Amino acid sequence: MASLHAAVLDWYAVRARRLPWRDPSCSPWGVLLSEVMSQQTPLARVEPIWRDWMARWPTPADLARESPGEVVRAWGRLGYPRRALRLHEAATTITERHDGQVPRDQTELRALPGIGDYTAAAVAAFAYGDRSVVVDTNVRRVQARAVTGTAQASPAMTRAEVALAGHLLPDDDEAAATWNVAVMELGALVCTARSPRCDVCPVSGSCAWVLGGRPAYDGPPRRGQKWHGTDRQVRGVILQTLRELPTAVPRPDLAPTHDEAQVDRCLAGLIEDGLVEPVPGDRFALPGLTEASA
DNA sequence: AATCCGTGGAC
DNA sequence: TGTCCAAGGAT
Repeated sequence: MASLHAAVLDWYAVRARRLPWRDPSCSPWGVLLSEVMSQQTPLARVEPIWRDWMARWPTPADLARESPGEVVRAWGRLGYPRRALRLHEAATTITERHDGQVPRDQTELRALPGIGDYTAAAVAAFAYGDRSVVVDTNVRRVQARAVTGTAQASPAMTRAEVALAGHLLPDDDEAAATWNVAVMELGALVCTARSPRCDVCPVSGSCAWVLGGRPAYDGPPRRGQKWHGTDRQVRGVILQTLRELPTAVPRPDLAPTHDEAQVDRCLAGLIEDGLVEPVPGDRFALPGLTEASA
């Protein structure tokens, strides 16, 4: 096992991407932002938005002072815009209940909106250098191949995967934090889902999946996500319209090419979520933008 | 436990 | 061209 760790850590020392939130001078707030933005989102798309946000709202208190509508607008097309709302709520909680400091304790992090097991562990590790069990899709895939010998991880995360990650984690705090990010990076750059680059993989010599002849995945299939014609698509269209226009928008202009009943349903959902606000005159706007309601 | 929630690049 | 899937979370 020692050779596995050395191989991954040596590879990471040479091949790690330079990402702004990996800079030692990056604040815990910057790390938290990067982790939430990165949920289900490729890092290449996150980086420019992250830079915008850090320049505009360098502390939780700065974001907490902003209107939710401006935050949703600044989220742009990162996807899953409820994350922007939750980040705004989290910033408020941090400002009011944590003296403006991002919590270090994983239980306290986990209590913040939009922060689950993964993100709490990641912030503890990457912002504070603590030993925490970080299990994301990359870690799950690398473990499935290198240790378990299967082509993919199962659709849902299992206790066994978390236990294995905990077993592989170095005892030392700093070594554990580096190990976590190194395995994630290996999964992102080499041990990829589609076309793993085993020819350049530092672990291929001891990889259970490679040694087993790279057998095909035979577990339960993942549920394919529909897109065309779904509420998710229409919600996206409505929100894109509201992001682009400076003033409140009449209902018929929100998503003109889509079914009215579906638009109404999606609009109700967006209002329920707090992503859209009705304003007088049967118009709609991003929330809290008083100039848009005038 | 299963489903919902955006977006866009790679193949 | 359509399918896959990316540093997940909430219900």
